[in-house]
Amino acid sequence: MMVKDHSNFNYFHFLVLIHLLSNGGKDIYLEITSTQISRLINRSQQTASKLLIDLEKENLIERVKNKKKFGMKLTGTGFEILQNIYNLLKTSMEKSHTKPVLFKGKIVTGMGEGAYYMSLDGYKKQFHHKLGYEPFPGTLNVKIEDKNYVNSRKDLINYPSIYIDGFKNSDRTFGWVRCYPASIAQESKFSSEWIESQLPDPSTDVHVLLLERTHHNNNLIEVIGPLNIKESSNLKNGDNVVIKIKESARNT
Amino acid sequence: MMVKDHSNFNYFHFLVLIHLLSNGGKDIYLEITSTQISRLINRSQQTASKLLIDLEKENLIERVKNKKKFGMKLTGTGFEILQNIYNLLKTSMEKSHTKPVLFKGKIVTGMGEGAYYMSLDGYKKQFHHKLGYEPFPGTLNVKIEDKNYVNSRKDLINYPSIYIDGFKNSDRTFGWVRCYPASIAQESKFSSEWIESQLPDPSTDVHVLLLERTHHNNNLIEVIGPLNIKESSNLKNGDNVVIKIKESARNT
DNA sequence: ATTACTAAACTGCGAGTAT
DNA sequence: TATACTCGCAGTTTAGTAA
Repeated sequence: MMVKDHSNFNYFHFLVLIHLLSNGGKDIYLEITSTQISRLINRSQQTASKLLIDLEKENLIERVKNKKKFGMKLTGTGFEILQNIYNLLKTSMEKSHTKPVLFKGKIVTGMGEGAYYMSLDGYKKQFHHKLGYEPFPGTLNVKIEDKNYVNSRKDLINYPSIYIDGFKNSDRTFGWVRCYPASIAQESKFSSEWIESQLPDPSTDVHVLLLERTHHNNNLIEVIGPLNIKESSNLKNGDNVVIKIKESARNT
Repeated sequence: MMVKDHSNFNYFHFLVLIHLLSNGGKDIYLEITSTQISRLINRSQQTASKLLIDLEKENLIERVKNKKKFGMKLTGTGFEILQNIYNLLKTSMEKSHTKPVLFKGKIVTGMGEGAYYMSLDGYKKQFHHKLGYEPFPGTLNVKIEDKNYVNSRKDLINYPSIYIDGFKNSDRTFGWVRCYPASIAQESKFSSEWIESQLPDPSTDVHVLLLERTHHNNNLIEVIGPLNIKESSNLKNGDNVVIKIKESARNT
């Protein structure tokens, strides 16, 4: 974490330093009263005064008494602290965009229902057009046990997806389907740390589906691909697999 | 300031959110224990636990109990808070590079000494070469009263400058001179707010000098230019002027 | 192992006030 | 006007402990 263990550095100190920085206090002495600071941090003048004394003692700001007022600016170390926090946030923000969403689960039987839906023209045409392939008729079902994954699964709806419109035929309506580009591989193929962002070598490109009206709970993930995934990836029922959602879809 | 007045949001909350973000907790549920958090913030497990409860109540993180452990991730608003702080820091950092250093002072007499130094070959050649002009023989002296400016003046040494080497002749040595590109104008020409970063129309490009061995205190600024500044800028003794240091020199 | 309650110890905020 | 001290109280932190 290494932001500095000035262990008495708190949020107010931070706000004051930012305030100085954003008003040019890196280079020039700003005339700021403790009352102004108190309004900034929503505390009393006394507290603000103490804050400034602290910051001065810690050598984060430099103050010069002029008449009764103080002129103040950031010191080098004061600026460095802000820079450290900034860099930390920056890299965290950047990392946060590249971290993949993962699921670990077990392959279970259940091709019946999925195969039926895949075969419907209303879906088949859209899959072909929007995914670039016609899915093998039948979904691979992966059961997830870990509550964290079950929850992540619910959050999928917030991520970019390829949107397949619903439709109706003579006697019923069919809901929309959201497709998430993903890759699937046997769990052992991944290194122990699931934070790992490298793709394991023998992984297969597939799509994870989210259906408007799901019949099962959030503990089941349905996966489609151009081929019979079990065959092409050499997987069988009961195998533990890892599914990694790709950060790439650019629809809805 | 507008970072959010969740008035109970403190530095620890902030650190926890950053920790989550930098470990991918924007998208995935991380298994983090209160003990881990406690080490991160250097407080007890109990405090960390309360912190997490707070964050959950404020809807900044989302937690799912798995067995005894919690999986947790940032909520949308939790992420937004970090983004706001990040943006604030970002713009502050950017602004801090463009805010000019300013001095306000009064023109005083005193061309004698300056004129002598300017006329020395050891300096004259370097000025010509490094500044691109041969200074008018005589410095313009500006007296600064405000302690904040006097202090800023001392800090000039930390800023990039054009460095003029010292030298010695038969009977004495002459110290180095640092030159800071600047512009000077009559004070009234500036708008009342000296934070203003726009150049006033009728300003003159000059250099502010910092001498290794100064005879006067920090309350006097010596200015040189290619022409007689008083004449070319229509200034006279006693006039109040503003000097703005340019962020551009790229020597020492 | 965990999380988190309660109660006691501690820290920090702000009213009053001096300068 | 300023800044900043003291001191009482409220809010935090933590030890002990339960679940």
